[in-house]
Amino acid sequence: MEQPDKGYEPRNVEKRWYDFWEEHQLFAANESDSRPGYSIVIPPPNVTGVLHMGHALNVTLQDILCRYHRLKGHNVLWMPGTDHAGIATQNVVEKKLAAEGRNRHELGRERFIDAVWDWRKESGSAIIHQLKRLGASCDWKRERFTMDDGLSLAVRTVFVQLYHEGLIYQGDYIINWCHRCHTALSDLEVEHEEVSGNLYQIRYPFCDHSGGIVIATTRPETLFGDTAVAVHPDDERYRNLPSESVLLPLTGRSIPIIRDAHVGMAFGTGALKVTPAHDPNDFEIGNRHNLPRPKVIDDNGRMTDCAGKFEGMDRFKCREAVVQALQDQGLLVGVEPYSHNVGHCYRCKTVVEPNLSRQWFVRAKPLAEKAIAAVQNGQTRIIPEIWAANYYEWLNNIRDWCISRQIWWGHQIPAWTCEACGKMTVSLTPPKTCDTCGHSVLIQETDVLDTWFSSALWPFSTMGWPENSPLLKAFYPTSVLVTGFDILFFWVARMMMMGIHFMEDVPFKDVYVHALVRDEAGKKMSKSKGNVIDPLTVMDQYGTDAFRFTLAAFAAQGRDIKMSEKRVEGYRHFINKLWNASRFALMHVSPDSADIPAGALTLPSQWILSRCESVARSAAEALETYRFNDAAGLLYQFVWHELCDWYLETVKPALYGKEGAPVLEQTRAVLWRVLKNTLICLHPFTPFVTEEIWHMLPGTRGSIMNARLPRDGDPGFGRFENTEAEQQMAIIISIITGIRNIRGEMNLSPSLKLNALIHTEHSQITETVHRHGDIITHLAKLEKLAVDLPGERPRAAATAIVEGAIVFVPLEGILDLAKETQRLEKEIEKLSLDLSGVSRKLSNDDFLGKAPEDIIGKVKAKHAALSEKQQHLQINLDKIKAMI
RNA sequence: GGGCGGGUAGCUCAGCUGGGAGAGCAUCGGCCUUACAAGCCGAGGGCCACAGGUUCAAGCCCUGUUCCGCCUACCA
Repeated sequence: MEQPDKGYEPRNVEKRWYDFWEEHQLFAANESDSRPGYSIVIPPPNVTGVLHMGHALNVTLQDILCRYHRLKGHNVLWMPGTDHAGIATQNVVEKKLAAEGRNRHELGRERFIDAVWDWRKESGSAIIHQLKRLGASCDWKRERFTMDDGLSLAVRTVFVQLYHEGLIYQGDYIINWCHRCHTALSDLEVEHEEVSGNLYQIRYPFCDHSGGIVIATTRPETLFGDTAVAVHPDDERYRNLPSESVLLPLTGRSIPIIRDAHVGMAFGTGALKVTPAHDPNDFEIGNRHNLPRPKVIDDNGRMTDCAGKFEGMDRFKCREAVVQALQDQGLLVGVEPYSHNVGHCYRCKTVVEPNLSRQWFVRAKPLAEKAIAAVQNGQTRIIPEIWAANYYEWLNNIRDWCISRQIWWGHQIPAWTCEACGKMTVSLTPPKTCDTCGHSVLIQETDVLDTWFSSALWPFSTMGWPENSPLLKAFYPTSVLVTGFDILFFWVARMMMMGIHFMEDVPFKDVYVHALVRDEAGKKMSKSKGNVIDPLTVMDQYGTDAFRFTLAAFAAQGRDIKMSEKRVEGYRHFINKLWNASRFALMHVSPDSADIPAGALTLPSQWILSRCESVARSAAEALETYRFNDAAGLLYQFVWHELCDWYLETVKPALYGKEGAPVLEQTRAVLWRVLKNTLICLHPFTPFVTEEIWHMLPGTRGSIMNARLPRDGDPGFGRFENTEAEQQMAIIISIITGIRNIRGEMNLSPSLKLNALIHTEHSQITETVHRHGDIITHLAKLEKLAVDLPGERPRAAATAIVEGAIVFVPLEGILDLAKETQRLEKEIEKLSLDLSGVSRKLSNDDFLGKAPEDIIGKVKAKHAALSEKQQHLQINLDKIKAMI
C-alpha cells in the first residue's frame, strides 16, 4: 500500500510550480491594466555573477513584496535584468583568454568584444536561472541588459544631453588609476585599507649642497615628479632660508620652495614634497602655483624616463631602490614604521595610484542638489530613515564623477574628434562631419563609460525611455527600490540624480535598505576566506521556502545578517509543520466546506477565525512598512502555536466524532477557511509549499497566485473578530496549561487520568468552564472536572493559580508532599518578589500623584491578582505541611 | 580625523511613540497521544556592556567610559 508522504519534500514541488507559474504567465505585468500599479526594478546582478547570499536576501524581499501586492489585487511589474559590469566582466574574459595563453591585445578591440558577447551568451544566464530557483516572480519576458540596444540608446541620449547642458566635460585631472585593470576608477571604486608601510624622511639639500629641508613621504619613488617643496606661509622655521630652492635628490634638478596654506605645520617637519601628477593635493597646489606636472609612473605601473636610471622599473621595486640610493648619499634622514590608508581597486585589489590623465566627468553638484531635495521633501522615502543621513552626507560633499574607463567592454563614449581641427563632436550616432569645421574624418573616443552610468538610468531605461512608452506611464516612478546599503552611493544616489533630471520625477517612492549577509562570525563572505555559504546548497538541503522564510525572519537586523544553516533548519521544521497540519486538515475538509453553515460556532472555531483575521491584518500592516521579520514572526506564531498547538488539538474530538453532526460540518468549514487564508498569507514568504497545498485543497481553482488576501475592505472581513471568544479561550488555555504544569512537575504519566476542581468567583470563568469543560477535560486528560465558588479545599491537592481562579488537582495518595511543598515555596517566593515591586509603587505618593490613571489601575489590579495568588498558595502550602 | 551601528538568556537575535524582560536554537525532565519524533507536554536560565543623569517610572531618553563592527576622509 502506498504510504502518504511523511515529510515535505521540496525538490520536485519547486520545479513543478515554478514551471507552472511561468507557463501560465502569472508574473506578467500589463501596461494597460486599470488595477492599481505596483512596480519594482531589480538591482541588476552582474552577468558574471553567481547567486550569493546578498542576491538571495535582496531578491527574496522583493519577491515577497511583489507576491503580496499581487494578492492584494495590484497590477505588479517586477522588471528583471542584468548588468554588463564593465571591469568585472572584462576581467573574467581576460582571465579566460590568459588561461589559453592569449590576451585581448592580440585579438584587438572588436574581436575581444565579440568574445565577451559570446561568453555572455553561454554563461550569462546562469544567474537568471538561479534567481528562478529562489522563486523570483519577475516578468521575465521583459528582461533587459544594460548593453542591449534600447538601453544603449538611452545611455547615448543621456550622455549627449548632459554634454550639451555642460554637465559632462573632459579634462586633465588626478584620477585613481588601476595598473592591473589599466583604467581610471571613480572615487567610489577605490577601497581604502589600512596598510603598514614606512614614513621616509628625506633631506632635500639647498642648492649649495649644504643643509636642506627634510620632507616626509610614504612614496619616495614619486620624488622624480616633484616640482616644489611646500611649507606653510606662517611657519617660522622656514622664514629666513639660505635659499629659496632645493636640489631634488638623485636628479640634481633644482625645485622651488613655495608657501601654501594646505601644508600642515604640525605634521613631520612641516615641509611637503609636491608631486602634482601623482597626488590629488599636490595637483591642487601645483595648479595654484603654476607648477609643471611630470608623470613618473606610467599606465603600467612602471617608472617613466623622468626617473632617470630607474626608468622602466616597477613602482614598488623602484621604491626600494630609491631608498637605498638615498641612504647611500646620506639623504635618508629617518625611516619609521607608519600605518596609513592606501587605496585599492575594488575589482582586483591592486594598489591604485593617483594619476594625472585626461578623463570625462559628470558635474555632480547641480544633479545632487535635486536628489537631496527629493528626499528632504518626502518624494522619496528612505527606509530605515537612518540611511537618509548617509545619503545626504555623501551628496552634500559630492565631487565630480569620473565616468570614463580605459577598457573595451562597455558603452563607448559617443564623442568623435575631428582629424582636421581636433575639435569634439558629441552625437547620438556617428557624425558624418565635424560640427566645427565640417571635415569628414572623425575618430571616436576609445574610452567606455563607467558601468554605473548605465545602471543610473535603469528605472527608466528598462521601461523604454527615451520613448514615452506605455510602460513608463503605467509604472514610473517605481513603488520601491530594495537594495543593500553598500550601493547606496554607487547606485541609489545616482539613479535619483538621473531620474529626476531626465524624467522630472523621482525613480522610486520608497527605498528600502536592507542588511548585508555575513557568515556566522559576522565576517563578510568571500571566496578567499572560504566562509561562503552557497544559497543553492542551502536550497537543495532545506528547500527554498525554508530558506526564504529564514531570510525574511532575519531581515530586521541592523546592518548585518549572520547566516547560519542552523537557522534555516529551524524554519524547515516550520515548513514541515505546515505541511503536516495541512495533511491533517485535508483529511477532513471537502469542497462542501467552503461555506460555514449557519448556527453558533464552537468556541475554538470562533477563536481561530478571530485570530486568523487579526494575524492577517497585522502581517499585512507589517509588510506595508517593510517589517518583514514581524510579518514572518506573526505567521509562524499563528500557524504553529495557535492553529496547530491549540485549534487542531481542540477539534479532534469533533472531527473524529459522529458523522453528520452539525458540529462536524461546521468544524470542517472553519478548518477549510482558516487553512485557505493561512496559505494565502504565507504565500509571499513560502510560495512553493503553499501552492502545492493549495492544489490539494478542495474547492480552490487555479493558482494561489490568483487568490486574494483576506484583508480590510473585503466584504465580510472582520466579521469573525471576536474579543469575547479570545478571552474565553485564554481562560481555557491557562487552565489546561496549569494542569499540564502540575503533571509535568509531579512527573505524572500522561496516561494517568486526573480530576480537577476549579474555584472561582468570576461568573465568566464559571460559565466558560461549564460550557467548554469538554475541551479542558480532553486536552488536560481529565476524568472529572468541576467548578465551584471558593469553599472547602480538597485534601492533598496540587494547585495551579490562574487569572481569577484556582485549580485543584486532588492527588490523594499519589501526591509527593515534599515535592509539592518545594514547588509551592518556590512559587510563593517568586510571587513575593513581584509583589514587593508592585507594593513599592503603590505606596509611593509620587507615583500615585503623577502616573496616568490607566497605569495606576493596571498596577492596582496587578497587586490584587498577585496577592490573591500568593494567599491561595500559602493556604495550600500550610495545608500540605500539616499533612506531613 | 569625521560619522554611523551594535553590546539583552549558553548561542543567534526581537523588543514599535518610556509603564510588569521575549522568540528560535541549545540544555534538563516526561511522552512513539491515530497530521507531524523535522514531533508533543513541561522546566530551568538575564545586575538588558559600565558609570552617572532626567523621570513617579529607563533595555528604551540624555551625558560620559569601554569593547566590537562598518562607512567616510587629500595631512604627506
